[in-house]
Amino acid sequence: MSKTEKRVKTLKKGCGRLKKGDRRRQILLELKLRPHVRISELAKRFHVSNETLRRDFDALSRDGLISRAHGGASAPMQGYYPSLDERTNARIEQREQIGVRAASLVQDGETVMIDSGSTTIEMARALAYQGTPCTVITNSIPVAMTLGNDEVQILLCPGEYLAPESAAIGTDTLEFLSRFNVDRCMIGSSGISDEGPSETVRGFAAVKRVMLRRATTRHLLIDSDKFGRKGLAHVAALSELDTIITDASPTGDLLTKVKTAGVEIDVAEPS
Amino acid sequence: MSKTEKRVKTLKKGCGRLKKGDRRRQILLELKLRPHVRISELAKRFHVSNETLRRDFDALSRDGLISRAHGGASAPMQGYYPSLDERTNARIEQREQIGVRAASLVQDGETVMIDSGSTTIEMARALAYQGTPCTVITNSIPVAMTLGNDEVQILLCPGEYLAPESAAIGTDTLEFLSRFNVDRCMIGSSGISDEGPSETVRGFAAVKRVMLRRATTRHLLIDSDKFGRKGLAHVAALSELDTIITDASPTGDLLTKVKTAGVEIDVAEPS
DNA sequence: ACCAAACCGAGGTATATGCAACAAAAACCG
DNA sequence: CGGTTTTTGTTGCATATACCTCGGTTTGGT
Repeated sequence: MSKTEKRVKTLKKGCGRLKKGDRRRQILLELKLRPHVRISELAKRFHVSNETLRRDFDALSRDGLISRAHGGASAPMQGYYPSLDERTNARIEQREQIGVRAASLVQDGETVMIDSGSTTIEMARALAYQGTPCTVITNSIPVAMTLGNDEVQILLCPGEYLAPESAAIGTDTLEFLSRFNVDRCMIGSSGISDEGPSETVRGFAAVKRVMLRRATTRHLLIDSDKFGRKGLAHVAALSELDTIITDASPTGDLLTKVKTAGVEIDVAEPS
Repeated sequence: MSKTEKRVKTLKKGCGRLKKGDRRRQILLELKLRPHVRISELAKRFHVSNETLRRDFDALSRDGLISRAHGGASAPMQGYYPSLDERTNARIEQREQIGVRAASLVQDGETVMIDSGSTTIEMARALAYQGTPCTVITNSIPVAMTLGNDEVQILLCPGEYLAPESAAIGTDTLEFLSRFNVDRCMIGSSGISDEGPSETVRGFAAVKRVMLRRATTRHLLIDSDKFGRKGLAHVAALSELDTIITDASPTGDLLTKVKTAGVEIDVAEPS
């Protein structure tokens, strides 16, 4: 009888029955109101079985329109790096240590440039947790969002928005950064060799270079996995760095080259 | 024995373990980046048991700082939401209609400035769904993230990052916008009266003004609830608009003033 | 009227989560 | 130093959800 009821209702409502696409639209609508909806809740509301809702959630999840969770779904984490997620899972602890160590270097009232990247996001998180009042200039959206609403004033860089990395790059970014002089800069890179840090994306290398040029003290945040790796684009020479903040000291040739260049190695302890 | 094992393990890496208050802050920070976090996920990350995380979630939930869900928690929802409230649903639908209508005006290859605000975010969603190849200049982070990853090239404005609105404002923003000439601009506002649109935040009014100045065709996206309202800061005169995209035509004095100013009224119909 | 495809619902089983009580460790304090 | 409080980990059980398969129903086309 509930079937007949439903049928009558949907017929009354208009163009045909309550189809999959119709429910899907309702689900998305609901997610705009609330960050999270539960399967059983919507099932009761639409008068369909939980299984049906589950299928809808799966379909929407495949299309990337929602983000599934146990018991329901939430709005897609907007702009959150899909490629970056895998990397994030790998070396969380090292990154966190590096981030905490780097954030502890920032003094009250300083101005800091922060690069984009997963390690610098960790650093931003640690800085927000510290609550150090300071000014941050960044081209990374996640960094800005993490530090926002706190005692930190944030200057966002202009530029062409690169969705996979959630950051702005391009000549506008470079020109904007060039207008400032800051106390510190915190950059990451996808590799470091005896020639210095390097990046896989050319646009990012230019941003990092400008940040290094405008900062009094220059820190490189990099985990020990990346020692010896060479990316496509050269960022800077070792001598253009002041400190390398990492989770384990390099060895062999890289170590001697770093020392020769007069770069301090700051090993973040699990403390 | 598993106890002893675990104890040894946590002691070993152990001094880095977070205390209750620290974990809570980390949870809130994480929720700034993602709309939903899972208990098991954070438990692994913090190296604590699921029960501990559950207690933290309960505590934060009691304080109203987060919203609990089965298996996790999400950011606190703004205002309470009777899920079956038809008025709320209707308003959301109106916004979506306005967004779809506005997005349909964008032609292939055009350059568009998009303001910050909930209605313009809806418009960005519709534009992303359409897949119209174009260039977008915006100071709104959600707009940039929504349109990213598609055929749309996005230029992000610089400026001081305003966390509550997730947008950039300030003189840097204005100066950047002034350097461009675009085909269209899409702005929202918190009210419109016979004197024109107005905003509650002064910084935003300036941004909207510059966008209007740099665009050939100027659209105002506003839902009919806001007719007659006056915000703190005046944005522009009615005559500086070309089209008002809304869900219902204004009436009475406002209607005559709008018509006198030569502004077209575009009523978005429910598709 | 028939068939094919898609959609939906029901059942069973495995897994994940929630909850409450207890035990252990750590922190706190005099 | 010892006792007390707080925090955390573990256990067992109830519940909720996920996943799979099957069969029925509707839809759409010929």
